[in-house]
Amino acid sequence: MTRLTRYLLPTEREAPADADALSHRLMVRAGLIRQLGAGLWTWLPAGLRAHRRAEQIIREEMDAIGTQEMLMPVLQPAELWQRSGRYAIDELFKLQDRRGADLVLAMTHEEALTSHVARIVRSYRDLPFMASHIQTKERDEPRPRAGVLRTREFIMKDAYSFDRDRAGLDAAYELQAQAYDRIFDRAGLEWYRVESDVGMMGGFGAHEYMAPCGAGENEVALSDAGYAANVEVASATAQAVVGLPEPLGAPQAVDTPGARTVEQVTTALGVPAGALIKALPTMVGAQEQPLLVVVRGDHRLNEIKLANALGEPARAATEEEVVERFGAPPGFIGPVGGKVPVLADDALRGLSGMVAGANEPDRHLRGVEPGRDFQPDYADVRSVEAGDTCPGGATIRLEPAIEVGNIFKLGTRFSEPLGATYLDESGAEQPIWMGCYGIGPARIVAAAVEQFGDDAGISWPRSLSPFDVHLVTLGKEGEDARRVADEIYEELGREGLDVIYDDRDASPGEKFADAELLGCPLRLTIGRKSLEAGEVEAQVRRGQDNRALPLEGAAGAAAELWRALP
RNA sequence: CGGGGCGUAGCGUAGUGGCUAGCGCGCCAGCUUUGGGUGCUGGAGAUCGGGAGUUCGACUCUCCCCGCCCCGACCA
Repeated sequence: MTRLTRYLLPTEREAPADADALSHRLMVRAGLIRQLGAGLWTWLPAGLRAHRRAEQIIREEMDAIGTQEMLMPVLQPAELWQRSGRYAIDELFKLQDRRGADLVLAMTHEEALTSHVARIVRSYRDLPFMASHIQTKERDEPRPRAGVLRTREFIMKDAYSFDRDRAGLDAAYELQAQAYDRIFDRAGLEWYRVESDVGMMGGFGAHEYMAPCGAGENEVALSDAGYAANVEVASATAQAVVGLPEPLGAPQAVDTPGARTVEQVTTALGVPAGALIKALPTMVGAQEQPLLVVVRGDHRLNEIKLANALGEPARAATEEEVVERFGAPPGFIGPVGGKVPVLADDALRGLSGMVAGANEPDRHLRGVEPGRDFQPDYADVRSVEAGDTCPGGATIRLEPAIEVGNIFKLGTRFSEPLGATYLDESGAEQPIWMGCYGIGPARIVAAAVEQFGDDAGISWPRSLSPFDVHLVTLGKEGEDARRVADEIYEELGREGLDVIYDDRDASPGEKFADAELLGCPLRLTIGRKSLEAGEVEAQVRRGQDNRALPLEGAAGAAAELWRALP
């Protein structure tokens, strides 16, 4: 019997002063987690139960698509990471054993599993397969934050697929994506699968699963038409510029003394920010080639999209570089008659009457027309904004979100350096094609707290709640309300429900407040008042909706009610 | 890594170069109350983050260190 009088559930009336994020505040207050250090969290019994439920959903859905669960060590030889080329990553914890051998604490398990697979798989007959584990990850995060949303140690389900070719990888990826969809549905979250940047890892495609919530550290672009993308890669049609000046036959120089910023120029010339061509002097790639990137004055450059468009990283030019390589002081650089090639954002196509830097101090040009006055390459390199439209015509909105999972087509990124190959039908050695698939159960739990929490506390989805039913008795030892509650506890168990039983000798208000804080989907109350009426009071946490159940058969009725909850 | 902030009892906080560091919640005991954090009385609980220094005297001032939080950068 899980009695609150014997259960380690240290609820707090007030959140720690330094807690900011809703999930951080509520999870600490509800007695689910306690902090041990920066980014280091202990899961107390009730918190662990929620975590385990998230894990179990993941485990079942992985199993359903034939992903085989195993377990690999966190402590690993450095040599594997040196071979894969990831040893230099700052986030990787590095240490030595007593003999001075270099070891690492794994941040994921590509190296470990791929090195096993390299020794196990010989033939195309051994492929394909998928394997996963649920194991601790260690990352030396520069800035842990928001309770368990970003920590230095956390548990992750990481799965890996091994196929003989690109087509096999694509199929495995699709299978995993479907399993992921089911996992987040079952977890009861609002979630989106968004295209994501493949980042420095290269790869052949990637998606992130994003759960919108206030404490999210990513931003997703969403539309009612179903568009969903990380702002890092999102693409949309810009809103038209209101108040664009009339076109001119040719650019006209105007004096703009000291007007270096968009704001100063718009004020000086009385035009909207969208009428400006904002010049962003850029140095591209290892060769540091100068490139003038231009975007609309009211738009922001997206550095990730720029790097993707260029095929290599780029950075902003320093002031000295601007003067030396671009030929004018910062603030007066423009695409017309400049010294360097121009890359224009797609949103500048077809605009006229624009204002741009004149490439000489204290002067701008009016009536500039891309395509007529300068000949840029075009690319989509700006960040989308709320109010833009996506291809379906629906309006984009931006929401903060937490990444709860990601899936990634690795290709041969790890199989080649670690020698994971197979022999094909013709006896030729081929690299294995891999995919990796990660989910953080702690983030699922925290995202649920974020999405459904209210002033009173947590409001769990049925599938994640530490307990199914919070049973409150208002009777003391020896009273009827206590005896009946004891019986109903047993009956609820026979209905297959997990029950937390508040048998404390506390006031009703205190018990109700704690129940709402802990947030189990259904609360049952048994007190003298309800007993005299022949009833048990049921309260649905989501919406705090009260109703009375007949005492006779109350457990069965409660179970039925519970099964209908979200 | 850059910027900002904070460390006083389990949680939230007040405090002043000077006498036993105060309050609320929580905790313990007794009584009281019993359908929304009940009331009363009594009590326990603090190396004031650590070290060094200034001073007759430091929780308070100075320096160093440690820890934690937030913003940004970063982030498979």
